[in-house]
Amino acid sequence: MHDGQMRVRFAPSPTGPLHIGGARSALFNWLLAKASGGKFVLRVEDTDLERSSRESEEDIKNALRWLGLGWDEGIDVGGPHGPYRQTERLGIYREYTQKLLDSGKAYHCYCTDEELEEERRSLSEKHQMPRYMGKCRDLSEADEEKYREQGRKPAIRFRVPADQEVVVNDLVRGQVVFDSNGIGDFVIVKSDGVPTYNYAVAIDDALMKITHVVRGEEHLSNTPRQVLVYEGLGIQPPKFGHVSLILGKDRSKMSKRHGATSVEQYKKQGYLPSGLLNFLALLGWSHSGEQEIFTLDELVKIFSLDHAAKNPAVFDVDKLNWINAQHVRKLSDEALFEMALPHLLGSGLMLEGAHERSWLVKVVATARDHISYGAEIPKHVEIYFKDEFSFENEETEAVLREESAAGVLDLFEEKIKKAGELTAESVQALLKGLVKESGLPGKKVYMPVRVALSGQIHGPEMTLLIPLLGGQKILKRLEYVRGKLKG
RNA sequence: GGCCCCAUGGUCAAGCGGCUAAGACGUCGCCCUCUCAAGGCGAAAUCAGGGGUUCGAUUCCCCUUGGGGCUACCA
Repeated sequence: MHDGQMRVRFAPSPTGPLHIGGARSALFNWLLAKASGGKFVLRVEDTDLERSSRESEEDIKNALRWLGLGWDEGIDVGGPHGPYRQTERLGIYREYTQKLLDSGKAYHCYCTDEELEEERRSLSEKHQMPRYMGKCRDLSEADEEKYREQGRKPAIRFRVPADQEVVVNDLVRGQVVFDSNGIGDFVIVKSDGVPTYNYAVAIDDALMKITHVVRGEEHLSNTPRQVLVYEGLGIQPPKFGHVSLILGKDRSKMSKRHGATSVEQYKKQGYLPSGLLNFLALLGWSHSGEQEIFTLDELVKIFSLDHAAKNPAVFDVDKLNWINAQHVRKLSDEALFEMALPHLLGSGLMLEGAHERSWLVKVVATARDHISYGAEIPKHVEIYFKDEFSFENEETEAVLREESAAGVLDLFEEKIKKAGELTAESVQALLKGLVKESGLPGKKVYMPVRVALSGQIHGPEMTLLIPLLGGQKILKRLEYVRGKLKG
């Protein structure tokens, strides 16, 4: 694995947003490139004309950029082996297809969907593997002419040699052997002239001088087809490494019903790129030390395919939350604020420009150690914004109905009025004095004040809450709550 | 159905013939504490089953079971 500069690639199909599994593949490749001083190439595999879209391509690129996984070569940035969009490389594939056709390693197939469907059905009835049996393998020129006259548009199939072992030396799985007899002649160019995945991917990886193909395990079974194409073309294949799949809680492949599956959704929920990446890195890869929290730079230093796991990994949101929380804690006040702002605005807690920025920064900072991701911020700081509130429940209200409560509040108000600047220290002193003068247990003092100020029985420390609220708001809230108790 | 991959606590996982089988998340308990968290300390919890190989298997081989992937003119 430590063999000099690597040229790796991420080659998504633009058929939807960037999936969490794709993001992990991109990360692994990116890390490999950075660690070896090599190149990370971004290629777009848009040969599925029906499902591909430019919107999805943009979404994927944006997600990659947001994650900080920039590419050295590829779409948008260019490079010596472009173009990097497969539909723009049709002429290139045609050249190789002609070679294959001329040497008899590929042939035209005029079968219709119905015919193929029928073949599959009868094979599976006989409990045989449904695969193309080679009906058009040896068509004469006259046969082909006849079909063409009928207006049939041929696909091009690769002639898979019989009785051959196709060996894949996988970087994570070791040697995997396939029997060529189990692989039917597969289509390399569809009847509309567009190559299929297994064909285009092989040619592109070779032409783009990719040294290592690291991708999800779902591609392992396709690899022998690609190896066959390389053999047919007389090209040396790249090295392959198939990383285990990411599974949902029920151990099936991650899909919508498992919750958020796209990077975009995690971004929206306010996860940090560094947190998401850290979590993804630990799915299907590990290192022998005990460290769990890594920055991207640290990962570059220690990542290697040697420690890639073979067994599939279940996506555990709890762990993601914990890891992301660790990254949140390392944020500066300013960075945390930037992250919080859209969630604050979106929650309807505040309007743009309604509060002083410096105050907001401080308020948001109080949530830092208590949240896992951005969307959790509003409910943690809500208390600073709502001067009018209802009691959380009866138990909460009961705190203020207690005999000693009214006196505590009066005394508290008096002290607030007399107090100078409210800081953590001065508030601490103020409350201590309050406890002393009232002669009550601490709890009988703190709780009424807390509830009077927020309507809740729990929340941030009073030494945090009171200075941030400030004298004016406090008096306002006291008045409000007294009115509430009477009414 | 065929082919391929995989198998250590609930989850991520270390382990690479001999260990009291790491660590983390989560769970539970205790401490801290005005509350909720956070934090600190501690606990419970794993080698799928069966055969081999070996002085000795979590580790190597085979079978079974279980999970997953592929089997498209999708990627």
